[in-house]
Amino acid sequence: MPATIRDVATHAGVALSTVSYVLTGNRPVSAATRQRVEQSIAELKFRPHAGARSIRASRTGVIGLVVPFRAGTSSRVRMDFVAAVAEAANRRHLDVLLLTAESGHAQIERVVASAMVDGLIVMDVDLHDDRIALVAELGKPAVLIGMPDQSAGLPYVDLDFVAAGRLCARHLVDLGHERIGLLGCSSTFYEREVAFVHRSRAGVFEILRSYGLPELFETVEPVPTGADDALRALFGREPELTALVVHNDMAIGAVLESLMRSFREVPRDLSVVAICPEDLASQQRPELTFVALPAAVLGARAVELLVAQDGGTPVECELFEPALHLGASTGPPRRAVRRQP
Amino acid sequence: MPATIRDVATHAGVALSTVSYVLTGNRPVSAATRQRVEQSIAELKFRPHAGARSIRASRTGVIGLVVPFRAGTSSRVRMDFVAAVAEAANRRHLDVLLLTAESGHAQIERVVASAMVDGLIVMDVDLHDDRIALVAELGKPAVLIGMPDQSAGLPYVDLDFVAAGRLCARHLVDLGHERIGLLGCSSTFYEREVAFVHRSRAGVFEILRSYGLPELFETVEPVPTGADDALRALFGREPELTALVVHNDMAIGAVLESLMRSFREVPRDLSVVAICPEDLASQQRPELTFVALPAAVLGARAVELLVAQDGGTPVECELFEPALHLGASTGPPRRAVRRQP
DNA sequence: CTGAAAGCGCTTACAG
DNA sequence: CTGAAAGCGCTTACAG
Repeated sequence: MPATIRDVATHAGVALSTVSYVLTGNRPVSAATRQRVEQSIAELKFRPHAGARSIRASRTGVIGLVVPFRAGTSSRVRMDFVAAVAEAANRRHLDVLLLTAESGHAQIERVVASAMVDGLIVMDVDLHDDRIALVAELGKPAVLIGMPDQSAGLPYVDLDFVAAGRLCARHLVDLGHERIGLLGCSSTFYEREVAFVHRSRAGVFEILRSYGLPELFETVEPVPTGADDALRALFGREPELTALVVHNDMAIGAVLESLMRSFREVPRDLSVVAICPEDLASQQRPELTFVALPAAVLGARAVELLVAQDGGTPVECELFEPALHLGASTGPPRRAVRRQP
Repeated sequence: MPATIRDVATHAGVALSTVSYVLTGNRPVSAATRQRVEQSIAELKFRPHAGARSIRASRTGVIGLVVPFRAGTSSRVRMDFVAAVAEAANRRHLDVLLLTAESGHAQIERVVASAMVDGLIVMDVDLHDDRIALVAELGKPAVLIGMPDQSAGLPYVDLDFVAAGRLCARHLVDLGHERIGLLGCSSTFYEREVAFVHRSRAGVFEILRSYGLPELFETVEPVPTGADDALRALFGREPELTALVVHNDMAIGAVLESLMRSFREVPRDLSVVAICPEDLASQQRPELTFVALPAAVLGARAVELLVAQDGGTPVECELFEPALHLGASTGPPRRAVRRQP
């Protein structure tokens, strides 16, 4: 049987409440008493019972991380987010409860209603995400990772993916490209209207349209032939393709490999710019020109906003400005023609 | 304010204890009363307070998943394990608390001692893992994913990586290969003596030695040039290399790509067999001959063992027999010579 | 079959 | 500066 606060009180020869005040710091305790109590706590290896504590304190020190593990969705970026949230939470002395149920409504409701968490961080946000209304109704602090169309008053952190898409496309247009293709995530992402894939595509298309260029787009499915199929479809529609925007962290390697197999040299025959984490871009050959997806920063910010909210501070949404990093994968097309908008 | 059990009792016109018995099922309740109570629970949207419940029940319905997120360790396989554990836990109506602190002793101790979890699943087990003694001492049910040298009485589930290594090497020897290289994980894995990398290497070497073949081994570091460097080192030591065992799920793609860049055709110039998840093997070009790493099965089994242990059933360790799946990446060397052991 | 009461391990007014 | 007591939301003997 583990020691209780009563055992500590007896051992230290003080009242039970005094031990509690030493623990919580909610009342000044004389140095001498505090020392005796702390000594007893150490000797008895006492740890306050989290459940008992949570009844009175109405706090658990746990945050819920909602990240549905759908089949075929397990990406590097998602793992980076989870790691970033966990690390930031630990820094704040918070623990993380994983909510991975595929259709998570019941799990979210149960975990919040039974007071298992102090707040929620919701990943994988869709444009029209029905979890948002649910979470907003629960009345607990919550932060979205991903910008929905309607956030129902919940704060979100996200990269400005529309701006990211624009940056990629404009970079290629500025280099003189006139036939630019976009390789996105798998079709299920677009069907589910996952926020970030929609926004990056909107940004790319916006630039292409403004220059009167065709909107060439293909999804890359999570199958062995995904990259091959997507490239074949793209070149089928536009044999003169000279540049590619890739927004699919799981497929970048396969895309470059497929290009190599078809003897298209990057950037001589085809320029490639990606939206992906920095380390992924620098691991490719050639090193990619890319817009950084700062998962670690976003995840950590989400925790900060959640903590601030829990402390009663009103918080604002945060949309991070994307930045383009020049690598060795983009250059002018073979016959560069500078277009005017 | 959320409804409490007292509110439900009043609303249903029964004693507080009756509501509790309806909730727990620990005492028969007449159909009529049960129905009234359930009606009230639904109307008041009552959820039992997890903390309060955990005091008396000495159960939380939460399992701790110990998975340190060390920098540069975020692999596909690890994510598969986490997903498998989470899914199996949800099936059992358990929630998962993520313990990711890099040097996790304090976190593990705190979470168990404060009764936040009913048991632990420990991933990323090293041969000599000092977390094992700690966890064993805590006296809570626990299951290791990974076979240590000494498990201190804790049950583990794991693929038999020694046998996996043997299978890979023997397959290549049987095909007639005499110069077989092993590409492992990053050197930090071997320095930390992570169990699975050590065992697979031991299995490969065992076969090579028994045939009097040289033990050619290189780590693949998680840097852009990792695969190139490792292959260069391997061919530097043995220009006549005709086969490769790869045990590094993050580097497989890069290794194949590097071979392609150096105009070595698989399997004509070089046979490749991998230890990796099935879907990763089938995503490669050519589709790989591989020993399956069944992360989903192992993760789910770990949860089963934990639940059984919690129920008082004594549980055994489970070492899964590996199986070799033939793909298109292995074949005889150009000049096949069948060796006798 | 059900109720009234004790008690789990805490926190926090209420007293002194 | 510290103690004795009430009470948080539950579960489970103890009674009938």
